[in-house]
Amino acid sequence: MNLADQSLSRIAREPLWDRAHGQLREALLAGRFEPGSALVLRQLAETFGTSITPVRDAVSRLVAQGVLDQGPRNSALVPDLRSSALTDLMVVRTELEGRATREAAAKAAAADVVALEGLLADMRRMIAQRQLDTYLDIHRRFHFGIYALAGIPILLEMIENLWLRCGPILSFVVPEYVVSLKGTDHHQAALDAIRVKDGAGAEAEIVADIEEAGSYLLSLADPSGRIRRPGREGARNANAPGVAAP
Amino acid sequence: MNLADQSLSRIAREPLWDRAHGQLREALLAGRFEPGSALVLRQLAETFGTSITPVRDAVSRLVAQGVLDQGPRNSALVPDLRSSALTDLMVVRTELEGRATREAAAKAAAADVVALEGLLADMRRMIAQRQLDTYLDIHRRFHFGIYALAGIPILLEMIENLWLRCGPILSFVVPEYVVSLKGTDHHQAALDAIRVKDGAGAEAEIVADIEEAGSYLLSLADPSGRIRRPGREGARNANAPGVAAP
DNA sequence: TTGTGTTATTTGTTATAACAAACAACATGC
DNA sequence: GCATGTTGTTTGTTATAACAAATAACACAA
Repeated sequence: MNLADQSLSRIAREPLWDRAHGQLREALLAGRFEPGSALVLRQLAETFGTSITPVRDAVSRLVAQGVLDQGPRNSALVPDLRSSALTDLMVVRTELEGRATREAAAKAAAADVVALEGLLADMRRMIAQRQLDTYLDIHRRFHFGIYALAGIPILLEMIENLWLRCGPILSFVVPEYVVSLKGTDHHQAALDAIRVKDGAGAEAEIVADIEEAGSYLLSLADPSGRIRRPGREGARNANAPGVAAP
Repeated sequence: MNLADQSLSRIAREPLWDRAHGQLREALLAGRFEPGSALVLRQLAETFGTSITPVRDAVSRLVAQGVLDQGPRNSALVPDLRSSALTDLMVVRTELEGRATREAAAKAAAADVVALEGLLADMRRMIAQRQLDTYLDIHRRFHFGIYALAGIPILLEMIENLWLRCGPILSFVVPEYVVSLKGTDHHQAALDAIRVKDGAGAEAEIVADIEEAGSYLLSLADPSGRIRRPGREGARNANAPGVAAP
C-alpha cells in the first residue's frame, strides 16, 4: 500500500447526458422553464456545447419519468399544469409524503431534529431577507430531510419525481404565499410532532402544508384551468435561461 | 367530404424505440428476464433488427423509470430484488393501490363491477386449466381495471411503475401461491366491497392481497435476502428470450 | 508460483450525417 | 378570394463510425 490510497479519492466519471439531465432537473425545479414551452434538442445542444445525442438522452429520460410531457411529433414540453392535474398530483403527494413523514417520526433521532430545526431557521431568515430563490432550495431540503428519515429509498425516489412534476409551477408560491409566512407554522408544527414521535400529528401537518399550498396554486387558475404565475412581469424566456454550459 | 373519412382510420406512427420499450416492458412483466442479468445494447439491437440507437433509447428510459437498475459502467441490469427492497416496494404499493381502490369504490358504476366480475371468472378458469401465463395477464388487468376507476391518471401511472419494478419476480407467485387460490378470495371480497361502495373495505382487501403475496415472496428469500424463483427447473435464458423481432 | 504489465475484446458514449414527418410560407388555378 | 398543391424549413429519428473505459486473457519476470 502506498501513499496514494490515503490522499487520493475515487474519480467519478459522469457522462454528458447525466450532466445535462441534472441541469435540466434543477432548472425545472427552480421554475426557470415556462410551462407549455417546448424543449428543442438542437437548441439545448448548442447551449450545452455538445451534440444532440446526450441532450436527446437527457430529455427522453425526463419524459420517461413523467417530468416532461410529450407533445405532437414526440417533442418534449414543459408541463402546463391544469387544475385537475394539480389536484391529482396533490392526492398522490399527500398520500406518499404523509406516509414518509409518519415513518420518519418513528425513526428520527434527536440529532436529526436539530438539523431540521436549523433548516427551519434558515428558511425564516431567507424570507426575512427576501432571498426567495435560496428559500425555495432550503425549503426543499427541509421536506426531503424529513422524508429521508423514513429510510425507504423507493418512497423518496417517488416523492422526488412528484416534486419534479410540480417543478414548473412550484416557484409560483414564492412572491405572495411564502412571504405571508403561511406555510412556516405547519413546518414548525410537523417538526415538533416528529420530536415527540407523534407520527399521526406530523403526517397531518405535512398534509395540511401540502394542501394549503395546493389550494393557493389552485386559486391562481384562470377560467380554463391553466395555472399562471402570479407576478405582474411577463413570462421569462422559454428556452434554458440561466442554464450555463457545462 | 369523401368516402375516405368514413372507412379509413388514423395511422399511428410509432418510433422504433417505442416498440422496443414496449417489448421490454412486457417481457419484464412476464418474468422473461432473469433477475440480476445484464441487458446488452448490441445484443438487443440484433434481436430487434435495429441499430443500437433506438435500443439504447428504450433501455435508458427504463432505467430512468427505475424499472431497470444501473450497474457498473452504466450498464442496465434486471433488478435482483432483496427482501428490504421488496418490503419497501410493498409499503408504497399498499399506500397507492389502497388509495386508488378507495377512490374506485366511490366512483364505480354497476357496469364496471360486471366487467370486473368477468375478469375474475376468467382468472378462476385460467387457474383451473393451468393456463398460468395468461392468468398473470388477466390478473394484472383485474387490478388495473379497479385502479383505473379512480380516474386519477397520475396515480395509475405510478402504480404501473411499481408493478414494473416488481416485474422480474412477479411471476414467482404462479407455480405455488396462485394455484393454491390464496389470492382469489381477496379479489372477490374487494370487488364485493366495491359493489356496495364500501371504500374502506375494498381498500383493506386489496392491501391484504398485496401483503399476502408479498409475504409469500419474502418467504422465498435465501439467507442473503435474494429472492429466488421457487420452481425446480433452472433459470431461464438471460437475454430477451421470447422477445420476437418487431 | 505469483505479481505485473500488455494486449485484445467488450460495451457504453458521443458526434455526425442522412432521413422523414410536420408545419409554414408561398404560389397557382379555379 | 379561397382552396389546393408545392416548396423550404424545422425538428425528432435512425444508422454508423470513432472513441474511451473496463475487463479478461495472456505473457513474462522475479
